Amino acid sequence: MPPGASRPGLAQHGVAPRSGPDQPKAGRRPGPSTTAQAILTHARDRFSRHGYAKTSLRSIADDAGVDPALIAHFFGSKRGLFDAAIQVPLTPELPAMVEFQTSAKEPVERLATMYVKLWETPEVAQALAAIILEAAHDAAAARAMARFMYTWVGEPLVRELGVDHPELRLRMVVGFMGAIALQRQFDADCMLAQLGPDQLVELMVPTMRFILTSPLPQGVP
Amino acid sequence: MPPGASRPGLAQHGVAPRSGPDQPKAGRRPGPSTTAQAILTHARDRFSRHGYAKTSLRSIADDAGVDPALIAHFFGSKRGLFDAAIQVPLTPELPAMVEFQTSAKEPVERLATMYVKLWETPEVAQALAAIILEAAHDAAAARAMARFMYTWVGEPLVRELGVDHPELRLRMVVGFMGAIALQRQFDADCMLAQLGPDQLVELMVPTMRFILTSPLPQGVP
DNA sequence: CTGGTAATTCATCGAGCGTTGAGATACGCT
DNA sequence: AGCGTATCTCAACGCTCGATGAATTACCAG
Repeated sequence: MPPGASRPGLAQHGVAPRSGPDQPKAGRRPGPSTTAQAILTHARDRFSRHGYAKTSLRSIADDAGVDPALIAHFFGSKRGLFDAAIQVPLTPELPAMVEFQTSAKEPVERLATMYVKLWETPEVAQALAAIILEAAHDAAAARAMARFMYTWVGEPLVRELGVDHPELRLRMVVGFMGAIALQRQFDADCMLAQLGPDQLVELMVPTMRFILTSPLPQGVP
Repeated sequence: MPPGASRPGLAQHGVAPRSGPDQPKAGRRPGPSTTAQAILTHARDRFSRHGYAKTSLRSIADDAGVDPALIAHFFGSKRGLFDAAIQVPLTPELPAMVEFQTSAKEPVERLATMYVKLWETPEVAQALAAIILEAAHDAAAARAMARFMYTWVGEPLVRELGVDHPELRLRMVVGFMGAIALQRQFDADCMLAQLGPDQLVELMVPTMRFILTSPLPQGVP
């Protein structure tokens, strides 16, 4: 990207006009510092679109309009920045979790609603996408994510539904949900991405219910 | 992985004992050369497990027991090697495609059988995994893969089934199938991976049929 | 036997990476 | 006003990567 050109569709965090004839000087900038937040925002954007390995700290720093050394100063290392960038979901996750526990809806619809709502928040969606992208080529991360899904989502749901073959059903339904979310995230032009949240829930619930409750063939152990 | 342990399921291509006290000399080795094949094999392994960016040509060359410069000599560049490594599927794909066209089975079961059979061949599975991994962070590749799926798999199937909302249904069913295959590929210990091909087909078919044929909610356009 | 071609290693280049330390500037407390 | 601290730029290090070109050895057709 040519210097000075601004990539479209991205928050203008911290890339303050830097106007006037004065070229960038060293030292602290005037006014309150939003730099750490700006770095986090652009890091999430890069990590979620290109993955960890293909994203350079220099590109993030360029996006945020700061020096690469600031990343080390705020987050210690590239890994530290990644960890901070994907730590976001846990905060907005809580309201959805609360609703998941207290809502009066039928269990499967509750799960679908919570899930779609999670992906509705852009930062959370980017963080989840980055996590999945990384889990895709790191076996340990993948196993950890699977265990998380099983413990936090599957265990209560399956227990409430009381079905057989919980792990098999859970892996199928989680795969189905993840595939839909990823297609919406990475192919914004596809038909799935043009559905609203409510339509999406309506579309997903029947299949999820089928996967979770329909009788399995005899062959499976 | 502990050193000295041999990773399972990998051909011992080209990493010939290189026995004797003679250290590696320059110049052509005696006997017929299997080096290009060895490089391809180990490239598929690395690319499918760690993705394109995280895989270095030096690591592939080490696995194959050759000098990194040989990769440039045989395949031109890293991209050339990747392209060659994922070009494999098209050859073994043909028998499955033929069976797909001529088998007397019901359409959905035919699709599932063909798909599972594709992933049964290790090289094809690695190539497909590498493609999907790369498509995950390259929007152009993802779009191309989606179009491929739609043209080669979805179009005939949907036409034969004659259902409404073909793109929506196709994206859901392809996502479902992909999610199952990827979980089998990347988490060999999970329950899905311990199912045999026939059991897997039996498990997948009902959900696939449900996705492809069950009536959709009114809301969707 | 001989000459050309293919296969292989080696040494090395330039670029980009993450990271570091030093110095400059602004902020906030007393 | 002044001092400590937080923020920020700059220059540069060491490393790894993909790629290149020359030198060396084996194969093969005549």
